[in-house]
Amino acid sequence: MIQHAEAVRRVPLNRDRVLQAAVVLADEVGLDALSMRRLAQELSVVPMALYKHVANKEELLDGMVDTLVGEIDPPTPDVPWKTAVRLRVLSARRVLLRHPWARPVIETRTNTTPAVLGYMDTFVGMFLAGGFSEDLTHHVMHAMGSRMWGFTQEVFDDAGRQGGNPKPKAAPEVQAAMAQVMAENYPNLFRIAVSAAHDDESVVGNGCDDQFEFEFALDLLLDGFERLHQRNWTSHRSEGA
Amino acid sequence: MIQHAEAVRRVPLNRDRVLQAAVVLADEVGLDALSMRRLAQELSVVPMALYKHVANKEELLDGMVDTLVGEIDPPTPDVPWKTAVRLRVLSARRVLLRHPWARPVIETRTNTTPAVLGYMDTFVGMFLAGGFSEDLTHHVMHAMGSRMWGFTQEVFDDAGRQGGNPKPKAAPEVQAAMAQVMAENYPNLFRIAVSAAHDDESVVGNGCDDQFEFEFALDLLLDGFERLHQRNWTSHRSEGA
DNA sequence: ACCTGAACACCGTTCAAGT
DNA sequence: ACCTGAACACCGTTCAAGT
Repeated sequence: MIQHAEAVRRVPLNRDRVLQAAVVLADEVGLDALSMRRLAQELSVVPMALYKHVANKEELLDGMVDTLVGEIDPPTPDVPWKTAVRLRVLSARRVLLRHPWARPVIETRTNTTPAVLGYMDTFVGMFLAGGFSEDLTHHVMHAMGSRMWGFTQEVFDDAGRQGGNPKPKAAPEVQAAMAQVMAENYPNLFRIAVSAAHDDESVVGNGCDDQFEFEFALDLLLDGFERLHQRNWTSHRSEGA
Repeated sequence: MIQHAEAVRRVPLNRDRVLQAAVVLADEVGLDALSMRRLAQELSVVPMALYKHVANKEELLDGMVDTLVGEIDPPTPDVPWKTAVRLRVLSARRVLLRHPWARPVIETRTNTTPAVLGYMDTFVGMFLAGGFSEDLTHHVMHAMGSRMWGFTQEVFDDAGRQGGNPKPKAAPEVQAAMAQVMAENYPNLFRIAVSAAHDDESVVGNGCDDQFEFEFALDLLLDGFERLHQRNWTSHRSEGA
């Protein structure tokens, strides 16, 4: 009897099962609640058992990012570089929006795994295939930054929040008071808030369309890259200083 | 005697002293080592004493960011918007480079303090003073993102590392082996690495000039903003969808 | 080979008590 | 009013032991 029960639950807990469980758990309970202890519990195992498959928590997080990379579409063949880059970035973005824990985890990675290097490599490949010089491609990749992953460090929005609780909206009279305070103390912010909200409900809450803003900046950069490419831009690192 | 000794050490520990000490401690020992307990110890006080001046650790971090904001230069008067924005961003960047803990802390802030709102407000003001529409200014601020703070989420570099340990560079034969592996597995990354390193020592280590890359992307965006402004660009939020 | 138990050295924070 | 002591409910990780 005991033998049988053990056989049932002892699906032998390989690295993949650990990573898979970690992703599911993080999706469900959020990053803060993802501890080695809690993950072990979810797998009906003592915390220490995890350390046979993952060196430490950092490596667990590295592995979780690797599974994300696998969800991003490969480059679309036979389209211009700009389309290819755009499609791939937006694919990455969809993946990221499905896994809210991913942004902070990617931001804090300090090791670059082979899977991540592979992703970067195909990303670089899209520019090179489009005829970009190595030099321009290099700087372009830097300018892409985390946009390569489908996100940017947003300064206004609350997308970074933990639990998915949307902004609790205040009572109308409180909103009016807030608008008053804002107009007095932050006149410039007030101007753009009013302007942005003119077909929106609330003046003070952020009625921003994150997807629009993301694509706005992305396209601004892509257009800039295109212009530099057409001009055969080069950094002058080998000349001056 | 006891009375006197108490009087000496009991500089009464107000909010400012707590924040100041926190900044100094974070500068010295890094963000990970900044705990409420350690901070209390530094102030010769029991951990709980801090909670009379700061609601919790989040509020401590908020306060630390506020002190940073105070170190950023105000907008330079009587210069074109582009110059003003550029100078201010680079001032913010210098502040950030002095306080390596600031980037991750800013990234995780979820409350916007009055000091931060004030900073944003004067930032917005530079565009409005330059004749930008509220609409364009709004999207431009989003596109700036964390560049407003003088940083971007860098994907290549190791600036995000904790203690300031610079990359340990490998022995020449190891480097050669790494280059071999890289050329085989990541041919595109290899191409730009070789290109970037042609007057640099190492092919595999990143010989990237962070400041150059930061300004490259910043200027690309500023040029893009300028072009949109000259064209009287508008988002078409009120028309279509 | 793979998993476990007990322990170590930490966290942030609460609560009731001291002066 | 301001600070303290002791405790609670957690962490990640090590080490020696079990099967």
